Amino acid sequence: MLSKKQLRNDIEAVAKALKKRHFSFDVKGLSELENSRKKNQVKTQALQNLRNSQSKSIGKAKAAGEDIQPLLDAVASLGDDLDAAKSELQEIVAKIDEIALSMPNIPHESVPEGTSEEDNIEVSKWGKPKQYAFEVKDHVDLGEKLGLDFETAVKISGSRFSVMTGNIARLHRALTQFMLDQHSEVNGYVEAYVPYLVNAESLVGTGQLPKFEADLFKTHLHGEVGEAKTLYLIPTGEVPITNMMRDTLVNEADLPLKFVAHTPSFRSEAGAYGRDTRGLIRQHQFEKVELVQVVKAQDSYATLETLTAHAEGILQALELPYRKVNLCTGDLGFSAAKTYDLEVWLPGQQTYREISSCSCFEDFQARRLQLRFKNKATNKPELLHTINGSGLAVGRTLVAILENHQQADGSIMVPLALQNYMGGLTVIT
RNA sequence: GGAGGGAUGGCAGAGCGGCUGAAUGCACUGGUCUUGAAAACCAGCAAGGAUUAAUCUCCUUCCAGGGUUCAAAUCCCUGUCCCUCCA
Repeated sequence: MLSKKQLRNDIEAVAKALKKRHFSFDVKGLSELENSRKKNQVKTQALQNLRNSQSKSIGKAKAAGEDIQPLLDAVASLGDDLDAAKSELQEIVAKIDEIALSMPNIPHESVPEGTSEEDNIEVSKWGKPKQYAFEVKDHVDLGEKLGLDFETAVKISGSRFSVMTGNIARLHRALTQFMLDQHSEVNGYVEAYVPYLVNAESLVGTGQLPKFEADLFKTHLHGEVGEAKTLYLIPTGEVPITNMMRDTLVNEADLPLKFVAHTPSFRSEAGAYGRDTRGLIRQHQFEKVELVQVVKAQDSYATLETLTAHAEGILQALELPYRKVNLCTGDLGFSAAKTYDLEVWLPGQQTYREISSCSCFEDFQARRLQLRFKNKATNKPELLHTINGSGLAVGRTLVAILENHQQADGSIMVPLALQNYMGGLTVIT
């Protein structure tokens, strides 16, 4: 959420900045709402002030043993006026909140303008796609003989699910373990285990709600429908990890906070009909190792670079060619101010595909989360900045391993970094 | 399954209709003392919002949502979460 102050004082600038990401809103309507909010708030507060002072004098008169009946008569109608003013104000504020909550973050100045992923800018490239002396297969064909099974998953659940058995399942687990170890032991993140079902407040905190409910799987307990009982499957580990810190005043000495967790992610993929229907690329359920950092405002963009580098480190260790792109304004996620996507080379598709998304949210999430620290210099609480990224999406990493490290006979070379996690196995057949 | 107790500032913990935005302790900040530090002592210290050039002032907030009252941290109802005891 953008700051209300900014919306009040600088609405034209906000409109202009959001136009870059092709988001427009009713500037005039919001200004008018804001004006009536101001008017009503002043009026309501004046009435409250009157009530408070009247009540106090009644208290005093009573204590002094005077007759309070005339005073009571004087305030008789005050209650109704106050209630009316209050409810009118509430209505206006609710409207403003609704608009504010549905406004995306303002893109950072270093974000290129554009309309689609076509306009993303390649920042760097690592590794060279291998030349193969044989016809390469994609991961679905390769996986078929190795234990990657989509048909059984359809029987159990439906499309966009997968079953893995044997060494593929083990490879999948090995990847997760390797990533967790790397980030916790080498990169200094604190490992966390978190819930996979979360309440609506948490999703509002990170920005998935109220706008993107259609992308989520929603559950309710014991057939009871109601706000309190509704839980959502997490669409990314970012949600529970970041919300660990919701409503807290972090000790300045504890900053930066760095967490890594392995979680599944559940996405409805509403609106993705027909896209990536083949294979593991787009699933309703997939595993991810997620990195989250909470830092002071002045550190956030440097942190975005290092966090992205941590994700890149995994790709490099796994010997997977990739490129890093700076997402353009049209491709930027709702809450993000700036995002680097890491795209891994997939020989089966002869293209780079997203495998990690690393974003700086500035104070956009922190404001919704009330995530702050007390600045010793000013002795005032200040919003923190959040940065997160996948390090990496495990299913897609598995795809990349299969396709990049395939051999003529359909077997898969196990990268050195993973061999210990595979019980010394060097080739998967 | 039954019976109770609780949720208050960064933390711990009083308060149980009006003078309480809230005692006290810890933490934190500044100062005195000291070569320096510690200790001791003194002072300051909740958040959000409206208004203002700023100060002042005002409003809201004691788990959440309703209610009673001129007035609610305090009384009543509902919900959530925690704890203790009994089965």
